[in-house]
Formats: sequence, structure tokens, C-alpha cells
Amino acid sequence: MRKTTGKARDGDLARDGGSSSRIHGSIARTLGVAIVSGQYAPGDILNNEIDASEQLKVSRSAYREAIRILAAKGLVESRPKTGTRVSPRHRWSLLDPEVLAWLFESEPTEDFLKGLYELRMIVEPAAAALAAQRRDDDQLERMRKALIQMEHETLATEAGQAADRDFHDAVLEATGNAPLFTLSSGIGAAVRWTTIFKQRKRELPRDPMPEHWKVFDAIAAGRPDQARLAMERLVGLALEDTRASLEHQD
Amino acid sequence: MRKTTGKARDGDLARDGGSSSRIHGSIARTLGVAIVSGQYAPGDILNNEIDASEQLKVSRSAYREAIRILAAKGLVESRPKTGTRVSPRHRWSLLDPEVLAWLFESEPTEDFLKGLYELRMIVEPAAAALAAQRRDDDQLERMRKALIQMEHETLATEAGQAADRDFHDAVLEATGNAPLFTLSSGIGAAVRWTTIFKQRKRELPRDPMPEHWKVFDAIAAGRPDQARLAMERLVGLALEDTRASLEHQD
DNA sequence: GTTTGGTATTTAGTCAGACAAATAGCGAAC
DNA sequence: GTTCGCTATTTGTCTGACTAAATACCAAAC
Repeated sequence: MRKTTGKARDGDLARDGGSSSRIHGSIARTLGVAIVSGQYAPGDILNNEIDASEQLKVSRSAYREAIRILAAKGLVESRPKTGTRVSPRHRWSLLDPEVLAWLFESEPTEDFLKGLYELRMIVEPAAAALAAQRRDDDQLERMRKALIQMEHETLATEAGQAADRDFHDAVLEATGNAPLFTLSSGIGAAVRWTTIFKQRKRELPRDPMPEHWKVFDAIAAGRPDQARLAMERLVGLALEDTRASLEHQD
Repeated sequence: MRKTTGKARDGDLARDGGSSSRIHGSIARTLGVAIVSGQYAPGDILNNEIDASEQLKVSRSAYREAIRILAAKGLVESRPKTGTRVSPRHRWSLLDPEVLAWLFESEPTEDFLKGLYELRMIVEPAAAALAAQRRDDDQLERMRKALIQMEHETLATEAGQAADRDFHDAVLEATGNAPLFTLSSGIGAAVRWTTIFKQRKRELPRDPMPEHWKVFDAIAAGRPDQARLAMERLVGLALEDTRASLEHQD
């Protein structure tokens, strides 16, 4: 049954896999953005496949594949005769990377951002504690490299921001807990937005490195409680930055 | 643009929406189960669309829609010339309800179950604390009803188990945190498996109601710390039950 | 021998049009 | 008023052809 070759070429960060360069992907993105931005409300019914695909100037099959994508992420549900309707919000896979990207395409609501930070505040300190107990040397090395690059590039560069995300990713991975690790896209999104808001204020931002190194040191030393506390402080400071920016904006 | 009617008919638990009764859904399920169960390994390449759809005796378009579903959940990635290959595990949406269902179709690994409980142990106590601060009366009432039904039906019945899940769901919902709430399918899966393992032991299981009521009382009284502790105890006991069952099995 | 560049081939992607199946809603019969 | 069955509408499925992207291969140049 198996055919090839598990070349294990991983590690590349190929953002998208190019799936959104195909028609079905870009239609899914268009509709997905329209849904999460509230342009369609839960309960609304989309135009039937024939009309909708004509309006979008694509074939019905491409349109249908787009709908399958949205349905797989819980955004819509389709049935014969009734049509395709937008699902209630609680069905949406809000932590799916693509859904998150669609959400962030227009500015997310303050509520949602707050929720994301709250999630970080719950998950990341616990993850840091677990990582302190379980990390292996490779994972530790990955964290160190990420922080060094973050230090070099600063958060003003895309590479520096990627390094920041990579650090948090490495911590999550070092928990050895697969379900926990799948939250990294959500956490990464929150991390990214901290930075965006910091940048927006145009003030020379606080140096984020000290908290980061403290988390690293605690994980390196294998001290769970210390790692938890350090991560709590790190996320708390990020939250403060974001909150300050949001208030500043009004 | 909007067409109908948001009748807000919600609350129904329509398990699946029937999507798996369609061909594309059942093919997705078949392939999804094969992938998460390790029958295909990450990096493996699936047969090309023509051959695969012929073997499965379905049209190429139905097969393609199935693949779109799997791709949307991060299980596979397809590109021209290369074909469709199974994605590395860290891309899988392990907390997606359908993926979870596919995982539990064959018995999940002990590692994965442990991870799920660890996630519960991190998320649920924090959620209980937030719920104690934020729950409104309706949500509290939903929790009470769930526990009463759970008490009546016991965990031996499907209805009683559903009530258990509904309680944990209500707590998560009462946090008012949408991203957090999306974890309910994962938590629900862990809850379900506690019960399954308890049942398997055939011993008359410990009465789970006291811990549940303590969580409820703390949330009703608006005491976050007490709610956190009570939930920690509840999840801890569930974890013990499951662990005991797993050891018992060897 | 090594590199470079173009081309052939394989694969997913897209399209068009027909027919099947499900079902919500309506109207007739009771 | 209630039930039953029909019908119109919508998604679901199928077929087969064509398009476009990505790789592998081979030949030419160095």
C-alpha cells in the first residue's frame, strides 16, 4: 500500500504549501474571510452552487472544493435542498492556522485578541514547566538558536519575529505533548500580534530579551516552577504591551 | 448579499450534519483513519487521483473533495507532479472533532491519551476559575441541568455520558473565551474515554458526582480559586481512573 | 566530468454538462 | 386540523476532456 520514501524533508517553513494559489484555495479564502469578518452571519445561506460559481467566474467543481474546505473547518454546512449555510460560531475551528489567518486579514476584535492572550496565559506557563522537565538537547539548542537570532535581528525584522515564534514553538514542542503542540498556530498568531501592536505605537519598544532568556535558563536548568513563573512574566508583559497599544489607539 | 433568516435554531447536537453519509465524507473518513492509524506514514505518497478513485470505485471529483477535506485538516498536502503526500504529524489538526473521531476509531496510543489528559489538566482548572468569575445565570442553569441528568442517568447510559460532556462544555463556554471554547471537542473526547475505560474495568465505578458538584458550587458561588482546585481534583481523579485501567490492561 | 538549460512527462487542477438523490414545502385527501 | 404523497430545488455524483505546474531527464556547452 505504501509507496515512497519518507524523505523526512521537514523543517522548511513553507508557509502555505501554495494551496491558496489554486483556485479552490483562493475561493475558500475569499469566502472564509467574508464569513469570519461577519459579512455573512451564522445561519445565512450562501447562493446556490450554480449561481455562486457563475458570479465568481469559476467552475462548479472548483467552487464545491472550496466549500468542502470551509466545511472541514466548521465554517459552513451544506445539505441538499436547504443549501449551504454558515455554521454557528461555536463550530468554527478558531485555532486552525488558515482560519486564524482569515481572521487576521481584517483586524480582529478586541475580544478575540483578549481571548487569545488568555489562552496563552493558561497554556504557555504550563508548557514551559513541562518543557523544563522533558526537553532534550536538540530542542534546547533550537530554543537557544532562536533567541540568538531574535537578539541579532530584533523584532523590527521579519526574521526576528519568526525567531520569536520559533522559540515559543520549540517550547511547546519540548513538552512532548502532541495535542498541546497543535495550539502553536494560535499561540504564534498571538505572538505575531503583540509585535504588530508594539510596532504600531512607534515608540522604541521595550527590550523583550531578558524575559525570554529567563525562560530559557529555567528550561535549560530543568526547573519547572521557575520556568512557569518566567513564562508567566513574559506573557504578562506582552499582554500589557498589547493592552496599552489598544487603549492608546482609541 | 445576505439571504436568510438566522433562525438561531441551535442547541441540537446533530452529531455530524450527515456529511459522512455522503461519498466524499466517507472517503475522507476512510483515508483519514488510515492516515492517523499509521497505515500511511508521513511522507508517503497516495496513489494518483485516477488510480485511487478507480480502486475506491468513486468518481475522481468525489475523491478530490475527500482530499480537500483531509488537506484542510492538515493531514495531506498535494501538488502537481509530486502527488498527494501525507503531512508531518505536527501539521495535523489533532483537536479537530473529526480527526479526533478518526483517531479514536482504532484505539488511541497511550501517549496520545496522556497528552489529552495533560491538556485537560492545564485548561479545565483555569477555565473553571474564569467561569466562576464570568458565568451568567443561563450558563449556570445549563451546568445544573447537566449534572442533574448525569446523576439520574449515571454514566452507564449514553444520555448520562452526554450530560457529563455537556457540563464540561458549559464550563468552557462560560469563560466567554471563544478560542478557549474551541478546545471543547478535545476535552470532550478525553471525557468520553475516561468513561469508556471505567466501563471496561467492569468494576462498579466510583461515584463521580461529588467532585462535579463541588466544581459547580464553586462556580455558582463565584469563587475562582475554589473552582480551580475543585476542577483540578475532578480531572485528577479521572486521570487516575484512566491510568489504573491502562495498567490493569497489560 | 560538470554544469546548464530546455523539453518531455507526469500529476494535480480546472472546466463543462448531464444525471441522481435527498428533502423542504406544499397541496390534496381524509 | 392532520396526514400523506408529490414536486421543485438544491446539493451530490459521474464522465471525459483539457490546462497548467513541477519534476526529471537529456543534450549541449564548458
